[in-house]
Amino acid sequence: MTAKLRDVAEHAGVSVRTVSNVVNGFAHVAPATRQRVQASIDALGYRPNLAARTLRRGRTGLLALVVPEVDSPYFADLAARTVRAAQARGLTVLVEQTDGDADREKRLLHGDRAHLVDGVLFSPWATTPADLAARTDTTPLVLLGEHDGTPGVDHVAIDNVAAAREATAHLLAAGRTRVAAVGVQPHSRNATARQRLTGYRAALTAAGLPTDPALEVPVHRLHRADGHQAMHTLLDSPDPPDAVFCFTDELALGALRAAGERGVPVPTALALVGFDDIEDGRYSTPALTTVSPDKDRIADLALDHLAHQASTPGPPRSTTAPHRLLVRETT
Amino acid sequence: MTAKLRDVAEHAGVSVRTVSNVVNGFAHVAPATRQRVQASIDALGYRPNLAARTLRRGRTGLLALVVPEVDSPYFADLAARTVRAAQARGLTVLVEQTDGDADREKRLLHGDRAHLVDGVLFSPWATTPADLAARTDTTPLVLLGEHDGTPGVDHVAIDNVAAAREATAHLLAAGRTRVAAVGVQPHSRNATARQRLTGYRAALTAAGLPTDPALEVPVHRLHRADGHQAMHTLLDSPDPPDAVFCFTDELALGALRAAGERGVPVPTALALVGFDDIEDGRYSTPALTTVSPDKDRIADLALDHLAHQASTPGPPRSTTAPHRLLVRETT
DNA sequence: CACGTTGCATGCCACGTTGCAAACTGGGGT
DNA sequence: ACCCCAGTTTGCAACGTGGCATGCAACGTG
Repeated sequence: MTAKLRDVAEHAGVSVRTVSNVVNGFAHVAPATRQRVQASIDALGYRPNLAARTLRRGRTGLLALVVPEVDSPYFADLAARTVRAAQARGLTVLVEQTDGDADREKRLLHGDRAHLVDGVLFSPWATTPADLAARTDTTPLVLLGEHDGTPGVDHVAIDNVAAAREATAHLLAAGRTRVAAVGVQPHSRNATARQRLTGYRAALTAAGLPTDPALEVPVHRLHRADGHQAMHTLLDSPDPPDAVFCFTDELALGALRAAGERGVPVPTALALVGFDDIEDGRYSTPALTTVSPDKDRIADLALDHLAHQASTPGPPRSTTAPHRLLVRETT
Repeated sequence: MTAKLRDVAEHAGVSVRTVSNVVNGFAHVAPATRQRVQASIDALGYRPNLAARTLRRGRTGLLALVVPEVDSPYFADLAARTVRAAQARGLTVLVEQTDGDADREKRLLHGDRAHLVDGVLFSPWATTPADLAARTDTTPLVLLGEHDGTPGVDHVAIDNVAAAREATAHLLAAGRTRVAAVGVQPHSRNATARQRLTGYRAALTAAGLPTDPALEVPVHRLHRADGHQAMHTLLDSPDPPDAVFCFTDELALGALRAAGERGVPVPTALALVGFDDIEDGRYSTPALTTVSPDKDRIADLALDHLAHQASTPGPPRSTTAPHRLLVRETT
């Protein structure tokens, strides 16, 4: 058993309470006492028992960040930034991975980690507005990423519709006429994909072009392999596109690889835009044009929301983080 | 305040202890009682207070995974696999990020999270054997990745020297004669880089080739930007290499991009081998030849070690996970 | 019918910490 | 000599849970 407050108190010849005061840096402790207690702490290698402290204080200093997958570059990046932002506020982040599993999401949403974390940053994949409405757990919650019809839940996201519209418009402005969209998720509740599709269509419509179902390619997940396969499918079609808007950079990188395999030169014969601004896209050949969400801002805003919920009860708030189009070599 | 055991007990008209028995699935509870209590639990939305439970039980079910950076693809991948492996064992992983900061590593090593986690999986960057020797915290610890001179600490890694030798030998076997190594870390304590350098040199020596300091390129970190810059430096040199062994895939992808910028065809004029087998390398053009460590095995072995430490006291153990060379298009 | 057994339910306590309020100390003013 | 006050230190209680030991009732057995 490791040393506890009482052991330190006995060793230093003071009360338990005084040791606690020293540990917590309270003001009114005589310098001599403080020094003596500190010496005992060091001698015994005392470490506060965080479980006991939490039980007493009612707060843990822990946040959960719930994402579909930690190894997807976008979420890895977001996680890293969130961890850093939280560190700056003296908080620790518990990264939780759902693998897009609806049950696991539901369990986490409904308080599987209740009392273990002070707040939850939730990046939903399969969660529906109904799931959210049915939530009874009182742990502060902030939704990351788009989710339509959010009922009474705090929420931070970029404007996906606008971003997708800009990306598509960028392709159209370069004179492309057959612009495909890769990343449609027909059987998924995922709202992000739906919103990006909306923006894509809006851009086409604004340019006076028809939407063509053959150019809206569904995928299972949003990974490189899916983009790779989707691009091969598109290139196999009788009337292949001259530009592709991919809903994630990973899809785009898979598509880029597929174009290379088929000898289709990018960006001349085929222009490509991704979404997320992951680092791989900066070093691919050619480098990927992409929509860059301000991830630092997203992380920071999300933490703001949590802090605000903890201190000030009030109606749920929604915040939009900025994004911008980074034009690189694929367009 | 959310419901606690006592509230449920009053609601169901039973004792606190009986509710606890129901919550924990104890055997001797009458079906009728169990049902009634369960109904009260649902009605009140009771969630066990994990802090109190931890305090009482002495275990948290949490593990810490300490890595330099979550957003580096290798560590993101490892983290994802570790989280899944832990989930399968009913454990939760707390991902901790040090940014390679020696102080933060030291603090975590010395029990900053004591009592909050049952064990620590530690992937050191700046930690020295002396730091490890000075450790007083008693939380079970497993070192991930190579670390030389580990004194009395459990340890899981691949054979970096052998892997680096194989990678280099592969380049030499293809007839390359000027093989550079990118990823040397002269001012760092990092043991992994050192071991890969050792393997690289061993392969050269075994092939009867001299080691050339001009071909051993130091880098600051192991990212794409570093590999990119290192490759440009190499190509600027009077006698550029015809092959490069990069100590990580990220370095290799940066180098690949640089080669492309300079119009150096890969693999004809320049062969390239990376290390880590991250997903980007499978979809780059050309696809990256790399050393693939068995990350699932690493995660699993590490958890085995922790479980073993918790149950059976004994001398520290070292385990080596397998790796293999994946030959793709850059060689 | 008494007794042991089994199945079920309960009370008490401690896990290690901190909030609260009270208690002590010594120095300076009256 | 007394009191007061600011500066220190302390004891007590409680946070919510689970281990332990035991109470209690009903049942089956000799």
